[in-house]
Amino acid sequence: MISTSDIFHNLHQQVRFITKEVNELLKQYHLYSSQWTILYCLDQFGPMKQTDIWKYLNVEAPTTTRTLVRMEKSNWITRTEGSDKRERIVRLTSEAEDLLPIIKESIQKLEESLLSQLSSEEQAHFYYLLKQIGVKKGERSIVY
Amino acid sequence: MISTSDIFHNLHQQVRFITKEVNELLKQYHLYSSQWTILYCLDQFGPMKQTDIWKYLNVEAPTTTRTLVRMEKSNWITRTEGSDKRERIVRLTSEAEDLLPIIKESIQKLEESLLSQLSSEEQAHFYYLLKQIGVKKGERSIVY
DNA sequence: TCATTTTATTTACCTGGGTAAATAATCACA
DNA sequence: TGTGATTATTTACCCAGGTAAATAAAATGA
Repeated sequence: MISTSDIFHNLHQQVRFITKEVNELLKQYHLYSSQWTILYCLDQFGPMKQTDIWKYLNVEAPTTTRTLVRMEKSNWITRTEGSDKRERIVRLTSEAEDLLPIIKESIQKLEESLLSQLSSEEQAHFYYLLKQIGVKKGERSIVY
Repeated sequence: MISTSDIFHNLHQQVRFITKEVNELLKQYHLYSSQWTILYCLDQFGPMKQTDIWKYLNVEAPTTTRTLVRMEKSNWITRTEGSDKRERIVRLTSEAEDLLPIIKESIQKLEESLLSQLSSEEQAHFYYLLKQIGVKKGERSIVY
């Protein structure tokens, strides 16, 4: 019988461990994990409004502002005014677009190596169980 | 087929969500999640050296120093010099000891509610799969 | 003994999560 | 049209993770 606090403690630990590994890998590109998350997002969806980004990533607006300011300084992205003058539209720089495939591949390899002990079925099951956490009694979470 | 980045993205999200919930609950005690982790630790093991704490929690020493300083200010713990004058021994205050059982119970209830969609077997399996992450090929992780 | 190395803790500074409140632009509608 | 509400972003300030380097005490060993 496993105690609930053991589960949450280990969940926390593993996430810290993973973040550390990702940051270690990204160091050579002078990037950090949450910056990478945003780059990945922009690669997937193309130019986005700041609001689109933080809503998609499920973080707060100020957190995203701060990270984007840093990324603009280090020339990963640009932020231009939208037709609605309140909005900022975020775009990858050409330098970012050039490096993206390389970084994407090395992150992919790292992630695969972190999951190498789990079969596809186990990964799917893990994903399913993970998604159930926080779902209230009576509700149902459907994983697509 | 689930992409590895989906798994890690959701892992990250869930941990943020859980931490937010715990912080929300702890707000009434003017406590924060990682302070609670330390209290829980001291409750389990009794007085500990700072080094024991950060090694057990698997975080860095400066992180622990900072949190302990805050907890000392808010009267959750004391730090006294050990016989080895480099060491600091951390103890719960009597106020902390009084409140601990109450807080422990409400955290326990929160954790159970977060896991309410998972049976004991699923929880155990989740724990097992979680532990496999980061384990290198060829190595083996044994869960006790 | 005393110089060197190791160990425990701290300081300074970085990223990245959060909240509350301030701007600034747009929208809604009387 | 113009006022009030809403929306997008920012600013200021928490907590919590990290690294690098400083300090101070203890351990080691020639």
